[in-house]
Amino acid sequence: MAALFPDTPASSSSNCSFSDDDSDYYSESKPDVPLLESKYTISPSKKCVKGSYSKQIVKNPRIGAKRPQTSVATTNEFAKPSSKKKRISISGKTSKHDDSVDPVWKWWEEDPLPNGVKWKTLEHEGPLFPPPYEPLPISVKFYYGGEHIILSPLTEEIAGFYSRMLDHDYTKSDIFNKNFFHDWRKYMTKEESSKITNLQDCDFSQLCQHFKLLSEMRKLLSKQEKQQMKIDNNILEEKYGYCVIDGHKQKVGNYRIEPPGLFRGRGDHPKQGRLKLRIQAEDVIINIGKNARVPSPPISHTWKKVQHDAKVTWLACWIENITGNNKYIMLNSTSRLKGEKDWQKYETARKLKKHVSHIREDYFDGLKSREMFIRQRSVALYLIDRLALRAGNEKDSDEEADTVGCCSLRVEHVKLYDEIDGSINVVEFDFLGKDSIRYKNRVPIDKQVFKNIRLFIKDKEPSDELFDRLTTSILNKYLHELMEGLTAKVFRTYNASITLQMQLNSSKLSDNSSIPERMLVYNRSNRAVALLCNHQRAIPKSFSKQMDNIQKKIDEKEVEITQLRKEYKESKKFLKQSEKFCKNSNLKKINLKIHNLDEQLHKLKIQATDKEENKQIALGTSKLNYLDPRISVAWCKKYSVPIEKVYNKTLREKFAWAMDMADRTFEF
DNA sequence: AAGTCTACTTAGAATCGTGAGC
DNA sequence: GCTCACGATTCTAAGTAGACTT
Repeated sequence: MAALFPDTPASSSSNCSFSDDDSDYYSESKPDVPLLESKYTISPSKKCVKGSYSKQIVKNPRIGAKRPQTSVATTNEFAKPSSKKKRISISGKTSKHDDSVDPVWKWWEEDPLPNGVKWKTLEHEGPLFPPPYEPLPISVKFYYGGEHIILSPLTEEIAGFYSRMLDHDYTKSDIFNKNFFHDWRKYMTKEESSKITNLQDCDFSQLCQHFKLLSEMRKLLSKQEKQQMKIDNNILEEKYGYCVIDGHKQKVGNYRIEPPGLFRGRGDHPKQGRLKLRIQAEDVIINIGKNARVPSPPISHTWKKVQHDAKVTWLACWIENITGNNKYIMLNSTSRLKGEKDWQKYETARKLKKHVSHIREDYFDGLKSREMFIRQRSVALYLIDRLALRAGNEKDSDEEADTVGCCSLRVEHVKLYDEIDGSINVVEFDFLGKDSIRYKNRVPIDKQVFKNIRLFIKDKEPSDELFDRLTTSILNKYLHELMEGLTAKVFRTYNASITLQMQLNSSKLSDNSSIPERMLVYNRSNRAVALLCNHQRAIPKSFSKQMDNIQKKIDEKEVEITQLRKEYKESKKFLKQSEKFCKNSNLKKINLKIHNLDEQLHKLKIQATDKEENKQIALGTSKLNYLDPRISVAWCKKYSVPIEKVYNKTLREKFAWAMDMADRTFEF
């Protein structure tokens, strides 16, 4: 794991849970409409209480960055409606194949949005609901204890969710199976539930086979049929995939309501396998402009509510029954609303660059404070700054997977070594972070930080909190005092971007270096950031097979080369005797062949190394969320690398603002 | 000050589409 | 033409952060 600078402290908050008893959701009435209707009740959740904190409120000198200080700005007028564009109605005009919606609108040249208000006018078509359940053909049979049972539509639908996952590791998990079976039984008819009492005795194999067949058949559709599907899909996208916001037609992100299914929590999630209910219009709140036409809900349904709140960016929202979280339909990242926020995020991170040295001084001072909570705050901030740890809000241990961030670290997650591997004051972290991704890192730290951690650990149980006086909220309040707009997560953005910038700056590229060589430099820099942020992925399923394939190719080439060398030697020997030293085209040919093969071999070896190094690292996340795109754009311009090499179409659209405004001299 | 709720960003996995290599 | 690996895209879970409520 990479490390940056030395220094930091923090802690947590969060929760929200659901009552277990949601058994009466489904109205038995309509067997032909097997919809899973959602209702929910929220039960009080448990939170732990942390140490208090003293000072409040922060005055901060504003640093005037160029434009995107929107959230802090207090004086902005509302953006003028773009004069260049006439208003577009949602129903039409820009064809979807247009590629770019509203292609000429450079929103970044307009005045920023005023504080708090997100739009003036908003028109949209609401969300797209998943299609209703289609019962299985009668030939597809479910067996219980060897006996064929005809399931009611709802029971069958839920059985289908499970059947589809039969090949997945989830169905090997006891918790998953227990949750699934419990929820499934709740929706069975009385008859069914009295019969089906044991998951082990259920035979879903025909259902599983059926779904596999369906997906095979989908692949085998004729070109024409596929074309037709595409057209149908485009029609839906044209209708639901766009909205008109302040007179500009913009893409909606996720315009589909999430279909029902089994909850796939990550890691050891206590709710994995539970049934995520079908969402109806009655569950959905529509947020839309006052004067806009309200989209009609599906026939014989009504919206839960229609509101006109211009202080939020979402178009529709509903509550998901498993976690109780709100789910939102929002704009695509190409939109002004998202883009401006993103730009602002990077500006805040750049501002931190200017403040970071005095912030570091401040928390270094705090390491020796007489107040324990200040020491904890300082150590936590040191870790956040140096190791790019996440803030670590509190979580509800009964309702969520047990993962931690900085402020929620427990004693059991750290190990101290006075000396190890030739380094002193080493701390070893081993914990599950966001998405239950393991963070394992052994790193030498500042002596005073080391001493403090030892102090925090003293007389505590492994399951006790390392920073018992600290929460993320306390930490962020402190950070606000140091710099306006500063929160714990800004450090991750800042450190990721500055790492990329420094890596790129320090890699010398000669004028005659090739594009692949330049890209290697870029990708390596990207990898350094991914490593810093611990962005991991599961090793691809066919990884070892693919590696074997490459190795096989390498072996083959090597054999071939050896043979050719031999051949060359022999030919040469022979020629020496017979024709003296005269040139021979055959020799030349062999030589050339060897040379080519050598090159191919070299390429293959690089490919193998690259693949190996990348097998567990996800590069995309940092590119998408942490690296100021202007760094990459400037680098591409400076080294004449086509931007397409660095950003795919989606990224180019998302970062249009950066591509437009950054020249080759841009520095983060 | 704790607890709750809301809104939004960040994240890896799953799925889709395509083009290189046979 | 066919396969399969890979990148792109979609999906939705899991974070952060701050406002609101008690």
